[in-house]
Amino acid sequence: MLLTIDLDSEVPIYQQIRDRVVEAIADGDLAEGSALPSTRQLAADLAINFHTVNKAYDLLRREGVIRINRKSGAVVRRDAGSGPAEAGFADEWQARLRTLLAEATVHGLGEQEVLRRCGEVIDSFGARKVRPGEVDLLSNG
Amino acid sequence: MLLTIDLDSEVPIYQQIRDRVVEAIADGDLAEGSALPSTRQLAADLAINFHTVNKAYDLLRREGVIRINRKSGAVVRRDAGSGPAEAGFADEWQARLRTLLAEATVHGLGEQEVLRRCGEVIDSFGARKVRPGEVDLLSNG
DNA sequence: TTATCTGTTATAGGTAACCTATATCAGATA
DNA sequence: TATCTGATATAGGTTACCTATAACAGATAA
Repeated sequence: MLLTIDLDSEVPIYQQIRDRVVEAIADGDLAEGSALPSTRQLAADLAINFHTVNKAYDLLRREGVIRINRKSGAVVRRDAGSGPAEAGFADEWQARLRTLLAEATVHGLGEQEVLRRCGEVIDSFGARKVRPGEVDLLSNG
Repeated sequence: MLLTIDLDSEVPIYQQIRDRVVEAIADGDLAEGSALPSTRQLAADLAINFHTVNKAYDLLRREGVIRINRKSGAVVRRDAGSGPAEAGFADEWQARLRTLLAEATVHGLGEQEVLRRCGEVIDSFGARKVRPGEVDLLSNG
């Protein structure tokens, strides 16, 4: 399963779903234009209420990551990052980055080590990693 | 004032205090061994309840960032990053980094741009930036 | 000693977040 | 027709978050 959640996590379920979808897009596992499962279907697979999935999808829509139509359902936007609220995104994002990197520094990770891990994560993006025969919950079909 | 919070933010107040303290340590504005304001004092300065500050300090203590004694109050640990829960810190931290960097990628920031901002943030750490005469809420005194 | 500040703990209450449970409606589809 | 879908409404329960008040004990200064 390409999308897993942790019911015991302190992170809200809808936030976990949102994070996994964003990561899947960055990884290339979710191509632009591809459809996400229906809210009821994904809720059934995750054994949660469909309103929780609906909240996650609505968050992704408000962030400009996906489009939601009654016909085609939830679809990854082809021009994600071009929404109206994207103007000041970089600044707000870098503020959160600053907090996260500060945390690593305080916990003893050297600046070089931190930068190395940043590069490692970035390099991991863009490559499709679904093995042949693996069930892909997030793809069409 | 070196520590400001936004009461209208969706980020909990205690989380904002925690974030600002961590950033101040990374910036070098809060040296190891220096004391934080008392919970009641900081609460009064921020015009919030002292229990909220107490929650922020307790979070920093559980994260191994500060020590709290009845005598010296809250003090920045000299060996922050050496706590018992620091073993698996790097992995958990990188997972959060992955989510954050994926978000930037999805919103159109190129991989080079993302890496450049990571370096920019890291380079900003370590330099003391308190101007002469500036009131420093987080220092001794 | 007295007064004050500190950290610590306890209790209580209000608002909001989060998740679930049902139900209904209408458009699309097999 | 039957089914799936997105969208919306209501309701209830649990927990997070913040505030308010009180009390206790250790440390410190007048």
